[in-house]
Amino acid sequence: MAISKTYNPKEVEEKWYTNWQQKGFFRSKPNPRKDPYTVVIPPPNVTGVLHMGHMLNNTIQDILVRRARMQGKEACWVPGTDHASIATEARVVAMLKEKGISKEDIGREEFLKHAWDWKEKYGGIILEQLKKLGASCDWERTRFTMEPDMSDAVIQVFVDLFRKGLIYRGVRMVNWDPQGKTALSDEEVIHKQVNSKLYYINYQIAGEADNYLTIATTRPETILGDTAICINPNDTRYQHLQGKEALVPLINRAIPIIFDEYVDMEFGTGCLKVTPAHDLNDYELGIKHNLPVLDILNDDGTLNSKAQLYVGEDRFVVRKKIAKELEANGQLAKTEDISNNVGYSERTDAVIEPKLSMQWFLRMEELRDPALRVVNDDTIRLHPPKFKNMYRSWMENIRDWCISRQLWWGQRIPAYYLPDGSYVVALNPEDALAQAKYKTGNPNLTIADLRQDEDVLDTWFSSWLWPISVFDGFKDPDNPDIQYYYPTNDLVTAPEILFFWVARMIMAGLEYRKEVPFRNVYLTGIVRDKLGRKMSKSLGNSPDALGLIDQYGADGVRTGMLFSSPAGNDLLFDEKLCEQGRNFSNKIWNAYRLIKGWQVDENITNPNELAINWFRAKFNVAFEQIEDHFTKFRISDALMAVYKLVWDDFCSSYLEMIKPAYQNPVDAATLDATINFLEDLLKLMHPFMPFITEEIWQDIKERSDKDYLIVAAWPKAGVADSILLERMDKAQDIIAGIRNVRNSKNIPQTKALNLAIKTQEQYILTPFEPLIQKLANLPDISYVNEGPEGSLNFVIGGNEFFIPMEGAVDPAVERERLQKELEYTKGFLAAVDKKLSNERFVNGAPPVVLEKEWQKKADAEAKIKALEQSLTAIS
RNA sequence: GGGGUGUUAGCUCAGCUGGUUCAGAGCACCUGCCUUACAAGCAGGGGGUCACUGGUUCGAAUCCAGUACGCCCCA
Repeated sequence: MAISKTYNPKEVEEKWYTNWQQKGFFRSKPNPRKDPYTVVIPPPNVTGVLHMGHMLNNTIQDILVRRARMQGKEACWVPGTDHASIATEARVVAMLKEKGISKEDIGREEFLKHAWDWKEKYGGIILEQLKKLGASCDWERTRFTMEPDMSDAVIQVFVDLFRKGLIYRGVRMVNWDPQGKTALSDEEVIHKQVNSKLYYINYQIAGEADNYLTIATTRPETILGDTAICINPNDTRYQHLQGKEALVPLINRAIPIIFDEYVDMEFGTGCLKVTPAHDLNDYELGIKHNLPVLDILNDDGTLNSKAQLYVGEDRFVVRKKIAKELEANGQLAKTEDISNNVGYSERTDAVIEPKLSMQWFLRMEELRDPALRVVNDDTIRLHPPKFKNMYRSWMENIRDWCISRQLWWGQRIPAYYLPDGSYVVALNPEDALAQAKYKTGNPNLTIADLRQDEDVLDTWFSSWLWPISVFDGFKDPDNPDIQYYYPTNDLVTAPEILFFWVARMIMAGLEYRKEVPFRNVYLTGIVRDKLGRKMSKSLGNSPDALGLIDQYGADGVRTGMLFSSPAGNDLLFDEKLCEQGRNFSNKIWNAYRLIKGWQVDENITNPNELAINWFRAKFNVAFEQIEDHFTKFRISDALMAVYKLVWDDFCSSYLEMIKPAYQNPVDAATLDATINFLEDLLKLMHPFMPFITEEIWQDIKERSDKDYLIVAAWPKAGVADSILLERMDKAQDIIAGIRNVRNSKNIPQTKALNLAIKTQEQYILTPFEPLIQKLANLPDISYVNEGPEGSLNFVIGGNEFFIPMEGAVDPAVERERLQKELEYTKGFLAAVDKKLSNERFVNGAPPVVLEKEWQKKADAEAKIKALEQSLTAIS
């Protein structure tokens, strides 16, 4: 039967994925006879489409889950998405805008209907894409952070934390996104270094027409909100301004000149304009000096009436206009180009406006302490461990979490305002009413008298509950699922969200389950292009994920992503890596074709015992390494070990050793052993390359209904015959030596050669003769005491190898080569001798090291002797 | 500015508690091969003062200090 010469992923991927699903292999139920192995997916945005980061992240999760499943654990990978309040809302607003509808026109209820429609239509795309990658999630457990049960959990937690006194409402400086018209958490602000202008502006001193001071600012439009000028009291230049006032240019409003050491004398002119409403530091300074707060901006970034000028115009338009007007007035001293840090909204890319507003906050200190402890004491391990420091420093400097967002898409804050302006916090309007009646003593209040807070909660306020809420641990804290699956085992995510997701999950887990949510956190790197640039839509340097799968096969892409992906290091992605992955698939496929094509002859006795024993030993050694890599979360190294075992040891060495001559049959024992090896290799490869391995597994022999590779038992460790491994290394060196001679003299492999060996260890080499003869094409091997005349030779260890070759040897060249090698070896020996004659070394070094040095010496001496004899023979 | 972290072959990276797994892997490169599993392949090969400077030690890529450069986080 003919099998295609190249592996064709398209034909098999869909088939096996459907098959696995139908057989229920991805499903998980609590099973007391098995250990659970649980992973919760970092829920991708409901607005997202599969990108390289997802592919890397989910491939790693799938590898861990598939391996655990094969190890006989009850593997459960819970998928889902989060509602991404700001991103989704922006998406829906834009969609409505195209239809000429504004969100304010249709109101909250109607808007949310549109949002849900949008979610139903597009929200599942990314999960479908994960299936193409081979992700073995338990899809029946798919959750969404805004589905009713998950939302109930969020509200329940909010109310609980409020009652514990950890949630409060207050006016604070927040990061305001004037485009999304919402507050953002610090983590949602991206700071970029940009080129700006520093404007030097003159403020007249009140009552002194000829005197003025000069301030420097990057934001001239905010001068309209100034409420003071501040100077360092140590600044000798400005002592004469004590107790005076300055006039804000253009509007001539008088503001005090104050003194505070906060001001950096070196920056600008040493005079700082203070605008408490529009700068965090100024705000704090304002509190200290009791300054009024003058907020001159509307929520959309335009100026309001308090600014007096340019009312209704955008802040950036005003910046240009005011600079011009100041210049015309002679109050713009100069401008300078500078580079400074500006915050941008992660979602809308609008420049963030520090803005004072009434928000809800979660107090962090009490929650922080235990969450810091469990990472410090390694109850939770971060991989790689370098992130422990980062985690610690962030946690130690944590600030209260602004959890309210001025949006509609999300869980609405369960605070209800009473007619008198006070509020109650409750699970539902009925509870709120009861509380309100009690609080006011007014039994006539109705629900209509209560007004629920307009804002929703930060999306992370849902996601931090994820490992608990996906198992309904809030709704039903003792249910069998949460009891069995929680704490989960491993979490795979990006370092970027170590703080605002991972850390908070730890806090929530400890607060609500009294147990950590996971044991290991594996932090992947960022996928960059091969120039090291972060992949982004605007750069257009992100390859189409599904296109890659289409081109190289899911297995090829999975391995491609991992080939160069050490834990926690960024991955410089190059499509060539996927090509390498595809080539590997093809290599496996062809090894299978070879084996599949063999006919068995029951009458032949097994000539390959040595090769079979050798590969078994090789497999056992590699298996141990691979397991070690896995326990250290070195997934990329584990893959590389599998790759080399399959390609180098199995294909290039073992199969070549046992391969019968063309169209000759193979003996039953060899075939049997080889198929067993192949099956074990398929098992090791399966987590990385699920599709091709299942295809071969199913094709290689008849399988029963339940006999799938995806649930086959993971190999077990076995002992490795180290003596055999060592001797085979020697044999392989000899083969390589002969091939090297062939290459350098241009002798094709098809031309048979003879080999004469001068050795003290014939007994070791004899068993390997058939292998060496086969692989190096040597009809005859003989043992000699003297090298034959006119032969090419090489030395391995203390053994000399001669290939008789009339006329092929140029004695002069040969002599030079031998002489060179002799000199090198003598130098080497000298170094060893020097070490051994050093008394302090002999006394100080451990016996094992000494032993090795003596061995080195012996080997070198033997080699020198052999080389010298060869030289004499030549001349 | 504060903290973290790194610098090993052309590229991406291993290299644990100092000592033949100490200078390695994969890719790339060079040479020769369409040898009946695979040219998406086979065989062979050449590449590195382990950033720099000192120190500790019998012995340093490995430990310590400083310098240079890079990245990350925070301000």
